[in-house]
Amino acid sequence: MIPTHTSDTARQQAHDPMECRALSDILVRIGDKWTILVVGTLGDGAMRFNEIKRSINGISQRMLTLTLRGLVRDGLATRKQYPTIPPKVEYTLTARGLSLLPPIVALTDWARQHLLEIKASRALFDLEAESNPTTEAP
Amino acid sequence: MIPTHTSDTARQQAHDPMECRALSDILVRIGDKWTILVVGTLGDGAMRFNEIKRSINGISQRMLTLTLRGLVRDGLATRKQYPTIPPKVEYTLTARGLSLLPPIVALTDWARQHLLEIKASRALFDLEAESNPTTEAP
DNA sequence: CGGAATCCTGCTAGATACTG
DNA sequence: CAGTATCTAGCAGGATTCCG
Repeated sequence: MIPTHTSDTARQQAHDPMECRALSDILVRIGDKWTILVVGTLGDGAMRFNEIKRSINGISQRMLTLTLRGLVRDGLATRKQYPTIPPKVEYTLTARGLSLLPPIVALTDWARQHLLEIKASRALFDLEAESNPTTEAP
Repeated sequence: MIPTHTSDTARQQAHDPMECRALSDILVRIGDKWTILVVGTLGDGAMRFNEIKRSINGISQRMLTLTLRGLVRDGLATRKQYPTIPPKVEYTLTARGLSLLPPIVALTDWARQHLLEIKASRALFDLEAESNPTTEAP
């Protein structure tokens, strides 16, 4: 419906209100704090629950459970359960999950490259804001 | 410190605990629901506050204010205020902000390409989960 | 017009404890 | 080991109001 501009250059493509909804829905999940780290970790190959947990450092077991379930739900990872004692569960990225790695790497590379600049900008901004609390000082 | 592995392939690069902190700090901001949309919108050129607000549809004035301030703070956008009546404020992406567009486009392209598959996966997952509420039904 | 300030809410995510 | 369940604090974010 309303096929105004279907695809122009990179600049014009992400503005259709309906599509934006769905897209940001996905992007929110991906951009979430833990998802990126988990996907990056699973990029190394199949891993067990506590293995992932240990290598991420700071993630709670709850958040890891939810993050992994989200990945499985989106078809980005698979969960393989071995009915042994003690139980053993392995998570692996699917092909779709693997296809997500390059964009993620591009983004993290960008972040890495601009890390220092951004830190500096923030420090400067905060400094200036401190001197100007709406033009006044008690 | 601890320069264990500085950079190997794409697979091995995002795991240093210290760096991860800083990186995910940035990624969280970028991955935030509105930031991507605002950056994408500003990619078209300088825009006024309400202009952005109107073109994003669903964003509250508060969230737009905060998002824009975040972008300015990170040096990704500039705020230019014209002391006219009524006031006029224009936001523009900086060079650094522009450099963020390609990775973002890569990610949104990925999201767009896998939108339907993911929706299907979710539907299937939710359906199966509904039939198995911890192996029981009243 | 472009915000800032205030209030109020609901989800998020951490900590803890229990199960198969 | 790999979860689930429960409780709770905190803050994200919407609605509203006022100011320059």
